[in-house]
Amino acid sequence: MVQEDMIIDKHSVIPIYYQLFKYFEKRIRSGDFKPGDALPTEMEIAERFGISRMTVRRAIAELANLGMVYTQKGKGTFVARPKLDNVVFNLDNFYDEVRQKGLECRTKLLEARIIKADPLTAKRLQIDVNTRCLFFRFVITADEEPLAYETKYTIYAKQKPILESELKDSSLSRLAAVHSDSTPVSSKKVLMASQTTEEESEILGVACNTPVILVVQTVYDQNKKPIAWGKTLYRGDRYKLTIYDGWLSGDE
Amino acid sequence: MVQEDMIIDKHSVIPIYYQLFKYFEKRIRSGDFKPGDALPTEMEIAERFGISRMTVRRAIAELANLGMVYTQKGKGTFVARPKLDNVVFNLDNFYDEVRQKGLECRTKLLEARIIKADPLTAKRLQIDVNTRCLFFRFVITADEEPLAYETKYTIYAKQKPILESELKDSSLSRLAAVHSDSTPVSSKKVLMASQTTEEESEILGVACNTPVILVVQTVYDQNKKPIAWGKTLYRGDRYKLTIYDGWLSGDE
DNA sequence: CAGTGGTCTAGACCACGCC
DNA sequence: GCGTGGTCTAGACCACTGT
Repeated sequence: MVQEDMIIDKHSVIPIYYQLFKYFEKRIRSGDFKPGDALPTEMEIAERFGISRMTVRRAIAELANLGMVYTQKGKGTFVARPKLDNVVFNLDNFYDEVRQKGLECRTKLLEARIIKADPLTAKRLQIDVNTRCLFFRFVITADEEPLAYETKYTIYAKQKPILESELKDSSLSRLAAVHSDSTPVSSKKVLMASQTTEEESEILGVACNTPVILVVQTVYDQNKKPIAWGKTLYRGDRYKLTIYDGWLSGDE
Repeated sequence: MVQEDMIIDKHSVIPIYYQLFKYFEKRIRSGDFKPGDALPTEMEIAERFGISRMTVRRAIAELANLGMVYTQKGKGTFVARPKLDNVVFNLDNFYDEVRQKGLECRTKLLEARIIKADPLTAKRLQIDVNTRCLFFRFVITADEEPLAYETKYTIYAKQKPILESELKDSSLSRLAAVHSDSTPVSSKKVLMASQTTEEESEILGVACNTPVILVVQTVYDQNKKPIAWGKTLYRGDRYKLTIYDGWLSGDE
């Protein structure tokens, strides 16, 4: 147990709680502690390493955040079984993923103008038909090959001109922030499987009825009033959502 | 400012840090603090409410976890701008979503048997072709209507018989845990847009080439060795992934 | 009852940002 | 140098679990 004391360097620039967290993380990953096993009690750890119990608790909190352990009041701290089925898919890595493949990813504006709300947009944004809105169409390309097609609608409260400079890599929430009175605070996205229409096929350069991932996003202000909506079509043959889950190592 | 002291009930069963957290959450949501604004300093809050600085920090940590504030060493704590574009899609709510619509959701086993690894499975599980594996096919139905079709493969290390009882709502990681030597600790899922084959159309009761969401999952043990894989087809006309993002209220 | 984790305190020192 | 958040301590009391 004297060995164990050597694990922690109290005078390191690395926080003690972090060293302790990494120490237990390693021991759990290596199988020294198996799912269901109890960790030593907080007092035991604190005494063994000669540190404060609050510091131990901080380390355990980190482990619990990763889902590697769970605590039970009055009982102890136990190693969790990795849950691999609560899985989330990430969309924010779109550009990163594309770039990681060494491709040049560009957002090209096809169209930006003022329109009168069509029935669908009116319904989505809870406004009257024919209310003035802003309408945008983008194509996202990687090495000149179309990857995704986006159409976006925002309410047009500020009567502010559309600046070219604001259209580079413009996300829906940013468009909404610029042209509406209120601040976007929440958003809803719905992901569906779909197929291209004729028009979409042409823009994406694929055959008609090609499978696509369709994402419809609505952006809301603090009063839950919709202030923008848009849809994005991702070419099913070129784009996938990948996601890793479980006890992932943070250091590799 | 005497009013503010009344916000915190030190003798409540509700922890002080939690009361304080909710207090600031409310004030940020209501717009008393706007994105970019600085919160009072930790010492200021502690003195104002007559509580310890550590307790204040705990409350701020909760806010930071929600992404509502961020801290800067040496500067202060600031209200964040909601990021609505880093969006994740959730698959674990599948059953819940279906049930919330008042439908009865069932997993029906179509087939469970020992097979010899085909080339694809051999590659996916990094084993030799013809190695003995377990093969499962499920259909998930809501009110008797097929919603999803699953095929799953796991390595067959334990030579353990397949128990009917283990096949109720059996996730891939659980199947892997039961029939392999090692514990599943991580998993990879890939989501794609696809179309049904003839066989799949029949099982799902849809026309050929219907759009579907295709999810391929691989389960790994602690040595990153794959121990199971499977694919799930979700009917595109019946299933969507919905996800909310931003500053979500926890209490409504 | 003793032991556990959950909360809280009133200090302390540090590294950092700014003036 | 001063104020900030980040870390850490050595206590304390509580609610809960098991016996």
